[in-house]
Amino acid sequence: MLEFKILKKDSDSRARVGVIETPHGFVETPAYTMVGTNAAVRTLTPEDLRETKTQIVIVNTYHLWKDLNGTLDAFEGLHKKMRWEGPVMTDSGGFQVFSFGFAREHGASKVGGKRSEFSQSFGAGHSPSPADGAALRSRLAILPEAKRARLRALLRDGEDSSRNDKNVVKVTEEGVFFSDGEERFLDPETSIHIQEKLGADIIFAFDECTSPLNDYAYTKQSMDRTHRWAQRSLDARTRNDQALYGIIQGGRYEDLRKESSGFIGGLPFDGFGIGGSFGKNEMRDMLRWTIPFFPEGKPRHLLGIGRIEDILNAVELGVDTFDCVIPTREARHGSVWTARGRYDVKKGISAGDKKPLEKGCGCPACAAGVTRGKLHDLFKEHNWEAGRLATIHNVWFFNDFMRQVREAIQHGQFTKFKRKTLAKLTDK
RNA sequence: GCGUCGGUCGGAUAGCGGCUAUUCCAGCGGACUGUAAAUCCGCCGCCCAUCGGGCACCGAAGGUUCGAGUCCUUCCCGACGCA
Repeated sequence: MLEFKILKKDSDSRARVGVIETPHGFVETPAYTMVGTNAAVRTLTPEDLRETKTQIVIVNTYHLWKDLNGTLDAFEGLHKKMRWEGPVMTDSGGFQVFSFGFAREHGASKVGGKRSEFSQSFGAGHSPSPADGAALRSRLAILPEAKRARLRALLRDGEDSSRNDKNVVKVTEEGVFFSDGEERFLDPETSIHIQEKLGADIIFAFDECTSPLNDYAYTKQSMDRTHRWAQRSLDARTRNDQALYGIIQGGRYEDLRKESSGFIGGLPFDGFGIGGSFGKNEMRDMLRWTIPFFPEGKPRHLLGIGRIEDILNAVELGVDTFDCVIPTREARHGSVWTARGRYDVKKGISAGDKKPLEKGCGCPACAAGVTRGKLHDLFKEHNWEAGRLATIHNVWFFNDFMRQVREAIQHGQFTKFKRKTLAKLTDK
């Protein structure tokens, strides 16, 4: 089970410092969860994770389920698999409903742009063409008979989205069909079952992450379904040593967000995930609408958010934990984070530069004397070590940033800390 | 001196008579938010520009042709071979 203690509340905001106790150790909050989709943070060893002050890692249920390919029952457990004794959470697969579906079809990302970019909005997707149905049915033909019968039945009432070359997802009341190479069906019961087998300390209810491009009607329909899935996730749970978080949706719509946090916040979850998507400047409003509905004493996790400015805003509004791909993905892409923002070390200007990645940085890479020029060369050689060193630096940077956030709240200096941090940052 | 093969945007390349000259690297700029991502998207001869437009261009000069980077001639340069 999970214990959450709030150690200090900020007097000027909803920010708070706390500690989450899991069977595998403590997480001091506010905390950043590093993303290790396939049971490993890309390029990092377990030792690297510890040395970069990583407290907790999030692993993806869908991808792992796919990798295990039927060998789930024999799975040794995430901690053993990862050679990581610290806290772990697993996402439910709900994000893949979005990333393999709508996002893939429309090139949408979780955080949208300005309002003008939302001029186009989408309902349930275009009508299924006969070809779509035929392709889906032919895929079903290769499955075992019992499963096929079930899927066929489900197929009849699945009208929520239709698949095409890009969109490989079909959402139904029962659950979600993925045709990512082969036919898969994920529903709340299956997701919870997999997550219990994987054995993370914190697991999530199965949801559908909607797109900022979805219209009101679809967002509401999807949210209501996610609420039903939340209850089904709770009902499916059999282990009591894992914390189960519910996830709210509601997209960009105030009434839906309030309804969702009110509904999910009223269920007996151990913590709450704030999911879905919104426009770039809409996150603060969304958090203001939703957080008051959550029980004070339970942790709140903002799913998939992780830029410095967003973290400061979210902490201020009462968020305890985050997870985001930014430190790790951007590192592999050559972006090095500093207190002043990030820079692309692959660019020619870093060639031959003898300066450290960031002045005064205490990360293992900087401590070992890695210079911008050295990292530049490694990237140019396509050396794996480049991604690793950059990841070490960025992960340490974000973890250390969270440490500073905690410290600022402890000292009653959060508002000042936020202002000063943003003033330094050219790249928010 | 003779012969052979070559000279294409910073480098390397494709192109073998027919519309906007290819691709890779480097360079410049942008993106990345519960990871289909060590990735992706622009630009990369010159000039003006908001969309866009104007002018060049395949070592040089001639020629053949409706049309030439591509064929022919001469010259220049480079590699190799023979003297």
